[in-house]
Amino acid sequence: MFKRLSKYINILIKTKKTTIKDIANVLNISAAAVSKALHNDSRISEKTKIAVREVAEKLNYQRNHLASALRSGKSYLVGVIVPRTNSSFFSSVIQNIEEVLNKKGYNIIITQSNESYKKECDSIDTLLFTQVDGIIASMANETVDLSFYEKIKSKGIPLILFDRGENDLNVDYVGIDDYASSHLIVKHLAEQGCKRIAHIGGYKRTRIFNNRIRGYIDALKEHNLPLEEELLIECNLTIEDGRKYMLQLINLQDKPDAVYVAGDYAALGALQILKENTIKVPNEIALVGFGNEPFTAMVTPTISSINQHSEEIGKQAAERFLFYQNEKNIKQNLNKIILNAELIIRDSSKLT
Amino acid sequence: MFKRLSKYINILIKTKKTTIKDIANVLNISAAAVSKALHNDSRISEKTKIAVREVAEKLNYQRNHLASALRSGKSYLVGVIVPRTNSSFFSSVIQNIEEVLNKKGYNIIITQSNESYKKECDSIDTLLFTQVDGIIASMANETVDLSFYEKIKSKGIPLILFDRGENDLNVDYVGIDDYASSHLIVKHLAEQGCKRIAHIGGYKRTRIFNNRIRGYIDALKEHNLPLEEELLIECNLTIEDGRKYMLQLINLQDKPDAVYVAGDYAALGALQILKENTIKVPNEIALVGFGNEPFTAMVTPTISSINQHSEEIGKQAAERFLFYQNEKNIKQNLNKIILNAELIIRDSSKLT
DNA sequence: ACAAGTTGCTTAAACGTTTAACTAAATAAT
DNA sequence: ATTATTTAGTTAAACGTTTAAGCAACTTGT
Repeated sequence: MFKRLSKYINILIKTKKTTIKDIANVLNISAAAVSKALHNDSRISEKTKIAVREVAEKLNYQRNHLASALRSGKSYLVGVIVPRTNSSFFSSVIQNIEEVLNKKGYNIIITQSNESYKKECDSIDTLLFTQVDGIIASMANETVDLSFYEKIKSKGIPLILFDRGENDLNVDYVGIDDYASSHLIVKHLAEQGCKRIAHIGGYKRTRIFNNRIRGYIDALKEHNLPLEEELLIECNLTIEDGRKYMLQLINLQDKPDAVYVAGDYAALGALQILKENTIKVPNEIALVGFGNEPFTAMVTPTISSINQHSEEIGKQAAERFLFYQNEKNIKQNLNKIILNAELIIRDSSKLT
Repeated sequence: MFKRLSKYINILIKTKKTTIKDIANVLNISAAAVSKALHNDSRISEKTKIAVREVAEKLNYQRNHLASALRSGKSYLVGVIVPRTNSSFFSSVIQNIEEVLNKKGYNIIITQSNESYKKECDSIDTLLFTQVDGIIASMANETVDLSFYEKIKSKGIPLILFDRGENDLNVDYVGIDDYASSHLIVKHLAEQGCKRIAHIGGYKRTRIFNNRIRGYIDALKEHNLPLEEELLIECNLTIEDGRKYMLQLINLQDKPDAVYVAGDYAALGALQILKENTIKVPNEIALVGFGNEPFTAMVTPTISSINQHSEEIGKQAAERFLFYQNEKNIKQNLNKIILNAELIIRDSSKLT
């Protein structure tokens, strides 16, 4: 065996990669036996398994992922679609998905939709083309037509949604309790003595923003606070939107004494306007954001915000995917995993 | 042909995916002919090509990426390794790499090293295991041992480095002119009348930080400003480092009147300390960061910073990779593409 | 002692595509 | 008219792995 091995090591220097055939040749057994040995098949003796592993190690064998994926119909690749990666929330979700999946031998392919429906469709196409074993996605704001997502389902691979999901797709979803988060915020502001709480929110057509608005409305009622139409605004939650609508709010005859903004970027824009107009935060107007972006702790004053538990969302989404890998036929249903969110209270809402 | 086609469409409903064999059967030609037709081979008649394309469309054919990759030895996947994705610089570089490569039929697999050498090695292993056609990477701060990167080269696939590179690897590199950037900053500060310019930089062992330090030193000379040892600091450039070393600087007997910080996060920490100590920025101490992270335009005062041209870096890195795809044998040399950086002047260094 | 079961492999086909080598027919060149 | 060239394909092997089916050679049970 040693002669054979050293002979192969010499050949190896010239040739590119070691295959199971090379190992089989060294040990004078069949390639099939090697494959089984490496998969710890019960029909291979312990002695052979040890020998195979040893030679594989010596020859620096690496399984050809393409060949095994082709044969077994599994690529061990998972597609991840996010609106963008340069947000700490998505970046952290991705990192945790990767961590869980890598442990099980899966790799992830990340694509960014940039909040564009068209780019999202392209992403889905390329992921399907790459034969991913499943897709974990957070939908673009723009997306209303679900046909491309239906395409994923029709391919028979699992689809897991997180943060931005849609009930109509009837698949797994992982996210935080947006409705309860609004309650947390309103309760906190009410406890600080605020009476006129405004809400700069997202559009109702997006499920999560609808829930935040419902939560806001119901929580006002619970605390016996009036719901004023002029204090409830829907927008895209960009920095510019935050500026625009905060300006609108401070120009009201009857100003709010607190503003709950459904996104941190818009909250930042709102804060800029407040500072530019030398309105004291939080004493004149208190401010709360959503998402716990790192900059909320960096600006002056620091902005209170909701921590969305990105780590847990990433982990749970990955676990849901893995669940289906053990199932024979993938029959997905609407299955929501709702995590409790946490309100991080900072200077912008700590009344003195 | 129509009978054959409709028959196949019926079968399609039951079966999973269309293959070139299915197309071949419909048209009564060989699978090889179909393959060639789809690759626009000159030995196939125009008539056949059109027919093949038509049937492929009808049967909703999608090429099996695994099979073609296995056979042709190309996976059309490119690995991208970054220290992290939640920085606007890396996120934008990635987006531009993706844009260029998608157009040529490549997909990218993104992995994050989290600035950890160990995670970086794992990333390299999984990418090689996935049989990527090449790797585009920005090295972790920690990385000193280059053996894992040598492993990429030894596999015969191209390695392109950006931002954080190493001359010793003798591969392509795309980045900005760090040396000149320091000149831009020092010149700007000198023009504002600053006389004692400090530098909170990265560690000299990392090439880019070494260049920034060299640029700082040489630019001081050019403007006839003294180089004081106590004003030149090396660190990891985290927010905490920024705080720590700015505190050290303002406690000097002879305080600086300007601080050039080689990273935006550290610059932010530095700004926090200045504000906490009610030191007027920029009039008492002017501040310049590096990287043009979005928050530099969000904080008060806004922080001057260097725009690293992430779009261009991403595009050029992708182009370098594509260059090698047309070459027979990949023989890489040290080939640096150095882009001009741009100084964005904001409030933190605009003296009045 | 002999059927039945177990162990430890081997053989061969399959996954879907690409490609080198070949061929038959049509066309052009001498 | 004969040979050379071009055209438009075909055939078959290959990429590296997995896996169903098969088959000796043992071990058990009765």
